Amino acid sequence: MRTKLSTQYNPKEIDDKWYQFWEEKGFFHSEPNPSQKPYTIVIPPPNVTGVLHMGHALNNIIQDILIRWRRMQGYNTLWMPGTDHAGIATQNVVERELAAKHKKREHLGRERFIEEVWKWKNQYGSTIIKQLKKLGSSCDWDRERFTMDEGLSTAVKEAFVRLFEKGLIYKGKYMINWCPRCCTALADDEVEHEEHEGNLWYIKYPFRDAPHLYFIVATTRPETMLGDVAVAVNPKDDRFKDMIGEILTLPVTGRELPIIADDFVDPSFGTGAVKVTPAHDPNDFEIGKRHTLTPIVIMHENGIMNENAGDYEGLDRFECRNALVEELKLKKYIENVSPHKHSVGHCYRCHTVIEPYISDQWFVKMRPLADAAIKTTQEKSITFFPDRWEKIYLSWLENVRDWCISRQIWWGHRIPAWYCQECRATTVARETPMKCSKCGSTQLKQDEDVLDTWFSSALWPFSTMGWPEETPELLYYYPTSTLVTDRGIIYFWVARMVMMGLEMMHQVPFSNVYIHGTILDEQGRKMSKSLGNGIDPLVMIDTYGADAVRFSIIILTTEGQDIKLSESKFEMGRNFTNKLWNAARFVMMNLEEECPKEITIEPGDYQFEDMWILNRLDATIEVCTSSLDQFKFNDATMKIYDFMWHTFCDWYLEIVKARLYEPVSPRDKKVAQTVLARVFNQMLRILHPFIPFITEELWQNLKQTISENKIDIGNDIHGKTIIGNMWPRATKQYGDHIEKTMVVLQDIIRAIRNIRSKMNIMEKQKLNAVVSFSENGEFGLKEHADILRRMANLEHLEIGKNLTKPINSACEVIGQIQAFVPLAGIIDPMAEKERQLKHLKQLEDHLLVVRRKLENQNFVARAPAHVVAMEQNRQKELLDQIGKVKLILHDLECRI
RNA sequence: GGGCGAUUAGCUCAAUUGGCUAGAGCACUUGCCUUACAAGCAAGGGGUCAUAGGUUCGAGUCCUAUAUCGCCCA
Repeated sequence: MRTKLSTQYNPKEIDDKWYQFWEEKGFFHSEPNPSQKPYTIVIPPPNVTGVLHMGHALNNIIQDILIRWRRMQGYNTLWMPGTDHAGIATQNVVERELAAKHKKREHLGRERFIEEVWKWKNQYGSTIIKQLKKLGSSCDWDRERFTMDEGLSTAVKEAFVRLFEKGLIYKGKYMINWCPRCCTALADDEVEHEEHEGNLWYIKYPFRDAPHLYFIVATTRPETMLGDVAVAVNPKDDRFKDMIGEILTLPVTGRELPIIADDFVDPSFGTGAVKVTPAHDPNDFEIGKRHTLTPIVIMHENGIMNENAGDYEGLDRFECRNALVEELKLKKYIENVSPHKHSVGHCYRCHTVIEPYISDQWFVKMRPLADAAIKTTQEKSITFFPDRWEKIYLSWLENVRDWCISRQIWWGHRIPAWYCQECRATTVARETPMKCSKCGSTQLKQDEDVLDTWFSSALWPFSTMGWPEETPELLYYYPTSTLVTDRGIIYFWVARMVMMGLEMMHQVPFSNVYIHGTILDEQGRKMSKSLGNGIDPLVMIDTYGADAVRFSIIILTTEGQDIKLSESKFEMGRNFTNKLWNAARFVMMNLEEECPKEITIEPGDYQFEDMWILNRLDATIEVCTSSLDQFKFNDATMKIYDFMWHTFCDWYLEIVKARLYEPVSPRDKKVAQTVLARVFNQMLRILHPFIPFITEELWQNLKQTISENKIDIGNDIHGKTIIGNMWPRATKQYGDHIEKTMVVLQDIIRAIRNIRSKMNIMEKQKLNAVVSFSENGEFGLKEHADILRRMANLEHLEIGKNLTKPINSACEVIGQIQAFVPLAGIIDPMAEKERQLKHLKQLEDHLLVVRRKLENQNFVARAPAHVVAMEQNRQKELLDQIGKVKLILHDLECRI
């Protein structure tokens, strides 16, 4: 025996070799081809500063499975890769580097700073791309894009101008979410809310004209009182009706505040009276507008109190809170302090507490865009898997507010708007304008701000295909097929792609959205840097191999459920790939074994077990295909796992060894070899999307081995790579009776093995057995005596109808069949009695269940006829078996 | 406060849409280094399907409450 496969499976030796081969040969590359159906996925572009984490791994394994599978099904598949420029995150990274050199971006100036960011991007920006390759991702790398590259920047400008011209983009002063650390505006969904244990301060506001009397207002943010311009009560609140219009004095600063009435005020919160700070609270901003109050801004953009804060000028907002509360306490303005839980917004990039802030920003008018997205979803142009996410996505679209798209940072797409220094008019244009669109002045200054990164991500499904040019790619690949992502960015990204796709392309960007679960640690917590509970996929790949990582992750992926992951889970994948490797070694060794090369096999040469394994293979292909169709990844993997391990290895390989080692004829051996090759080949193919590296390695070996040994499996294996071989089709050509017979044989074998185990008989020791069947239990057993003999390790085997039990034999009742194992001198009567009693108990318990059903008149009358018949039949069988077991027990009693 | 999800073997999860005695993997017990594989082979043990009601001939599955945990939104 010789084989090229090493005795140990060593992924390190094979993974990189094959990835390089695939890339060099261009197997991942796709070109538009109208005669072929496309299947397209655009990658959720990872952040260019990112390093691969388990979430990326899961996300990309799923995409790769879909792409490889569809490619094998004959689709022209394109997996469009790339990264996004992650404005705030990348700028933060580069600023940190500058800070280490005691420099600030302001020292460099905008242009020099942007150059630094590009330098950083060119040096480190491909980290995650390299890592995706380690995972096996079959992206079309020739088409890799970056949201800041030239084409995508053109697309961003085009989209901005079109929306502006349609009146869907406007600029204005509104209350937005402001990050005082990043010094930029954020969109609503870029704010993360967290429950904080804060306080509710009850503060006395004296009446101007009767300072000994006061009003009490409750607030969670006392420092904002410095910007108070009124106190509001609910007009229907009888307690305060008469006081509306009175004037209060603001403690500390002495500003005069009118008491106003507004429906927004909740009479049950605090004292029923609220301070109104239009410049620092979104609700107060609205109240202020309704009552034409002038907002007073009390802090700078960086969260430091400004001149309107009086003595507190120069303090940080939280220092100011503490100091102000101290002063209020001292001057007895605090009536009460109670602990209060409330949710506080944080910047999703740096976790700084968000400040509601009035600011001049650019917005996208969302209502018309969102309505179009809602309509198309309701018309089923987009399907979510699992479908519950559709409701969540729809309700966001229904309630969405206008989208603040300008960011006060430097790294990003600069807003294509120019302000005339003379007439103040705004010119929005695709190309840098030479003169003002209104007065013709050449004194133009471009807006300093850049666009939200998600604005460019929203265009990703078509900007990557060359839009706004009508490229062949755009015409062929758009709309794409499936989007695979995490629930965390349904709003950020999925919804916005749909809106932009409809607006710019008049077609949805994808027809299916698969939302997978989130990877959690063993205790069910999110993996995070700060907790240090992450598992590094690259370390896992290094330890177990990429295929083992892929297989382990995907077998845990059930319909959008979260995945609790620990390192030990990867052993499952490692064991599986190792088992497959060893099965392959066995197959290759035996295909290389001497056999006349000129024998050609006819379908009629197939033996019982050959037809059985081919049937099982077909059933596996069928389930696997339909599971993938429904995105049921764990179903698909479990079925193949079971087939490879517990059907092919445990049974077929063991049975077929007889024909390989001691064939009755050269032809018979050749048949076995051919079937082995056929089944193994197809099994590798259905495994390939899940574990691409090892299947390619084994497939290449198989291909070479069968050609050298003239084993003919027709056109079922061809070409340079497994990637280009078709996904198998199930034909299930052999009848059910084969499978039924095999089940009976397996039961008999297991029964005899059980006797062996319970009687402490070594596996090596051959036994004799008598297998007796009654009326309907024949199953052609005699034809399969060889299988029984081999698999149960029997010397003599007698098979016949109603044979008598040999004396001193252990016995098993298997339906209509009894298996006797004569054990004169070995049998332990007590152990045998115990075995039989246990079996009897099982049978009687089952009979009880069946009887209970059949004695129920309603069941017999109302259940479908076939269900009733099934139970009746079962009752008969059980009674029969119980009778036989009792007889055996009686026999034993006589002897003991 | 509203919405969604989860609760099944010691652990992590399934269960083909209401129909055979609820299945895997890991862990556990017993015996095996059997010439593909000890990362393995063979044989086992282990479940009041969170709780309480209801619908049904029949419920892990459908309905209504409750509890606990998690996520999202306000």
